[in-house]
Amino acid sequence: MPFALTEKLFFRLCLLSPYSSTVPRTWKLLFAKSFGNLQAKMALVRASRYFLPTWKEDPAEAELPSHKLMLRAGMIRKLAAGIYTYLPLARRVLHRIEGIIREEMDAIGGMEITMPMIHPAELWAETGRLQDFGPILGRFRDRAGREMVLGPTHEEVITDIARREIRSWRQLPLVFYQIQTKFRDEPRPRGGLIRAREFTMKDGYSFHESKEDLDRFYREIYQAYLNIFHRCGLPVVVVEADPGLMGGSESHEFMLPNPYGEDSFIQCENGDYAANLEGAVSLKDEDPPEPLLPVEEVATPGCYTIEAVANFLGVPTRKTAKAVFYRTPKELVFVVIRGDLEVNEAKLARALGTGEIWPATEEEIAACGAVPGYASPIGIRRNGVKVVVDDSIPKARNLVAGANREGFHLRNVNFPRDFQADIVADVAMAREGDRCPRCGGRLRIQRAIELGHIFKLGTKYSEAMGATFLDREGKPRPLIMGCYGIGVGRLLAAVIEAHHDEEGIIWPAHLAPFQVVVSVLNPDHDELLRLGEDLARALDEAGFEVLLDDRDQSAGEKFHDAKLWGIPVLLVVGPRAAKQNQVELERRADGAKFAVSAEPKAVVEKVRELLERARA
RNA sequence: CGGAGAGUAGCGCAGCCUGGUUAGCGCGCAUGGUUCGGGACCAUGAGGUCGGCGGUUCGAAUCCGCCCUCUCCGACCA
Repeated sequence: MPFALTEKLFFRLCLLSPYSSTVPRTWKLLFAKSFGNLQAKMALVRASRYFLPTWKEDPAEAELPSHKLMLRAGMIRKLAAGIYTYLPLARRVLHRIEGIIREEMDAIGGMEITMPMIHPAELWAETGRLQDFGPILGRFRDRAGREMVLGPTHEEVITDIARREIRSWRQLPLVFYQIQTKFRDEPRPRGGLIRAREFTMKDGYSFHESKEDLDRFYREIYQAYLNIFHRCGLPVVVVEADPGLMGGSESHEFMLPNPYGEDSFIQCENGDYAANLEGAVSLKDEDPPEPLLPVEEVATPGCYTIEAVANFLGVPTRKTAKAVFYRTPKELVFVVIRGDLEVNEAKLARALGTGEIWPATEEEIAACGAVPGYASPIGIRRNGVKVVVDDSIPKARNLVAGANREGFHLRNVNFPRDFQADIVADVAMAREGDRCPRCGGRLRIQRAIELGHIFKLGTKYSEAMGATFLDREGKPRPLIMGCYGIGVGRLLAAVIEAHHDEEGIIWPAHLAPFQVVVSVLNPDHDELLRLGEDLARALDEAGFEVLLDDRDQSAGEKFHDAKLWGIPVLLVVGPRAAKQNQVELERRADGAKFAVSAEPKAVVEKVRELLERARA
């Protein structure tokens, strides 16, 4: 579409986003000329003078296709684990991706800003996240000894701006975003740009006077995110997510299904439910009715696991009740769950209303009077121990549970006849093959790359940091916030994951670092080189970004590099076709070849046609 | 943090088990020449603290110990 814009529209586009990389350069020049300022030179990009360090072989350190290809194509280089340099080819694509993000963010009223990368630690202490983030936070002291952190995200910083500057409901809503480098000292970086420690992120923050206005904007940004990923050629799945450390109520993740993904989500075969595994819900069957039998103690020597007990007594694991102990900052938690299910710690933490939980130690378990391996919900000493019963338990009958005595279990335990709970909640991990809570369809677990995440934060940060405004009644109220992230480097890698073959990358035309590579097979033949330069210049003037491959290398190497780089159209200027006053065009996506007259007009025409079809 | 694997020239690897001249191979790189349409060929050449430190030994890339780094699986992950 940019190639078909009218000039008037273009000027508006330029004013809106002067750095947009999707605007053809010729029009930028026109724009510049009409204001009588800079005369940008249109120097051809010559491969012989450009930095394109390609590798013939797969690097040993990479596993994922995108990681291998980015290293081989000379896009990135590693400095340390999870820390990369973006070389020119990668930078060019990033400009385009960032351009798309800026257009979509600007279109919903976003204002681009840049916040500091270095934050005083005390700012993070205000919200408690200095603690919560723990070792993931990069920290150092400045020369005065003040504790500083490397920003892993920017809720605190933007909320600090908000509390200083936002006074009245009349100023709202406000939407800010930035595209910036973040640092998170992840315990395990992996997959190149898929999970890096230093990475580029688009993070956005919105401020609202009401929950309703946040809801309204949330729908807008949700759509903007879909636009961004669709324009990048990525079929994302939107997934209900757990807000986790960020806090807040509603949250969605934008996932690209991929076998190498760093994340997983669960999806109904009928497409009406998709959720991150952390928060996924599935149906739990009710046991067929059977009379409740009296509790009876049975000897189960050496049966410390559910499997052992079930085997020993000859019952299925789903006829047992499993005891699992956790510790929170406040208390010990005793979870009772059906024996065939696992506890989902994220769901448990939410049910408890606490940020952090971790498995209890044997000592802690023993301290409350429970016998590890034989712990029982019956007769557990209740002081200081919170009993959480998974909602699978009330639906089950006559379960086998621990007897709280070494070597013994109880048969026919029933809730609530035999024991009570402080909380009954769904704290079970959803499993592959479980049934969908919406339609009863089968659930499948899929690996995926998390590309974006949006949150309704509510007032978590504004309350903690005292960011208030005066509402329509003149009363001070905490700002209602949302935050919205996209992993830009990860997005770049994801595009390659979704668009490549054995020979290299296959960029969607509007993301490609160059749309055309003009390969002069014998650059030392003056005539051929001149023809290549003329055609490259003509393409450049027509608004395409052109790489002139004038390197003195064998034709085979140049063809292979062109495929590796994934440039959508290859224009071959060689002696064979030149004899008939022709050149050859080859489309990267399917290898289709076309002979064209070596006239600039004809070449530009054909290239334009090929690119139109190559759009994602 | 738990488990597994790896570190030898820019890249990919052999050598190590069974210690012994000057540490190899392929690719790449430099120079000269021949080539020139799907990763050419010939000749010459540069390039190595064998991850680091310590130990054993007459002698260590090779055996032992400690440490560092990287990769994969898991835990973790706005």
